[in-house]
Amino acid sequence: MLTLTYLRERRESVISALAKRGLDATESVDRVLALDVERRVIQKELDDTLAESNTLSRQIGGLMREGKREEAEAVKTATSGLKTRSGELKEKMSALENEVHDLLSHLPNTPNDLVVAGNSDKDNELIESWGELPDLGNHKKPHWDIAKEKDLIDFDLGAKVTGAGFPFYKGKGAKLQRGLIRMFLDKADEAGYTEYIPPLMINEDSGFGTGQLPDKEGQMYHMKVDDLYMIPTAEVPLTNIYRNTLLNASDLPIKLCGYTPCFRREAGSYGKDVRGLNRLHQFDKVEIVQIQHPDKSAETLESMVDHVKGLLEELELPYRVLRLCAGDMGFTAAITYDFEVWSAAQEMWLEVSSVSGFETFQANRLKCRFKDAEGKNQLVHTLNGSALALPRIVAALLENHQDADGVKIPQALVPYLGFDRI
RNA sequence: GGAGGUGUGGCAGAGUGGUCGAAUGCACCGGUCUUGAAAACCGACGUACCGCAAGGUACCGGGGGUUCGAAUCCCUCCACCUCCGCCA
Repeated sequence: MLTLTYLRERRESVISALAKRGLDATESVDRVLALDVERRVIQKELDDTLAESNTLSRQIGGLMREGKREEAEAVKTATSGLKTRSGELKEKMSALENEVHDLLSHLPNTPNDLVVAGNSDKDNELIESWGELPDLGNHKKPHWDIAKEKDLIDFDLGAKVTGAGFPFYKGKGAKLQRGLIRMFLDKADEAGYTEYIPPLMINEDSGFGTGQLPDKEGQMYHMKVDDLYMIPTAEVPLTNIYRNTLLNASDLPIKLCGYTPCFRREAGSYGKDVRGLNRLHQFDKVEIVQIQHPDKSAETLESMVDHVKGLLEELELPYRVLRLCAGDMGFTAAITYDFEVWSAAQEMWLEVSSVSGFETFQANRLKCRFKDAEGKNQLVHTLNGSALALPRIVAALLENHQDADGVKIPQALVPYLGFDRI
């Protein structure tokens, strides 16, 4: 959520930054600013009314102590008008505050200066490519065929027990999942991230904190009986650890990681996008999160991007890095680098990681601040990235490393599996 | 799930209707003293909003209520503790 102060001071630049997303925010922004002016007028009046009322109350207290009951009663009657007045003003205040909050919480983050304008993935910038696209010759099976032949993943069984998009992993397929998770966690650990095993359900406040609510309400599974949401990513519980906290500058950076299953309703998806492992309702992911000093957030983003590159290179998967254009970024992001790996049989790029900087957007929702060098409280910057999401990695591993009679496991992964071929 | 209890500033802990945003101790920060440190002493020491400022307002788990006035009384929700029940 953008801060009111920022909006007040930088009206033009907020509007032009949001225009890069293809959003004309002029009306909302001006409405917020107008309501804010109104709010301050009301607040002044309310504060004055309450101040007067407090003064009279103290007088009554004094008179009561001195036993001057009648005088006290007289002052009491004088306060009744103030009371109704402050009641009205309070109501107006909270109505104004609610409307401002509502408008603000529906405005997406302003894109970073590095981010280009654009409406769709066509406008994303290719930043870097790594690895050679494999020539599979006549062994070119899509991963769902390999998974079936080798009995690694059972989609039908998942559909029977739960529904489409909830596969079972079996035998070497299950071991592959476990091995990848361990490898990713070990790498995060080596890079200084503290591992957490977070809750898989979160409450409404947490959903708001990282920006899933109210914007992406329909994307999460909602347990209505207990009013809890299944996490769509470990980002939510991990980042919300620091909701409503005041940190010291020396606490920064805070580096967290965690493996969790992730749950997404993916309403409206269809066709080849959801074939096999391409898009699931439940999938496994290792997430890295950093809470950082604003001055260091750019270099931190770089380091997180480098971390993900390292993982993909160890897995010997050709990838490319895209800097998303403003219109393709998520609601909360100021800047996002997407990683895509080549799926050699499907002959398409699959998104396997998204590394984002949120600047103060989440921090403002979370109320996560730190005491800066001057002792003033300042919002932190939050960043996160997938390192990595499993299903599409598995898809690419199976497809890219296949040969005549199976799949070769990349060297770096062998110690985690105990076998080098599937 | 049932019964009872607790929830105050970074921590500990007073305060049970009226100058209480809140005693006191510890911690932290600044200073005096010291070659340096410790001790001792002095001072500062929550957050948010409004205001150029002086200052004002709100906040004692969250929300609501009673009252001229609430940390203090009432309702409700949440968290934690104890006992009972159930259970991986």
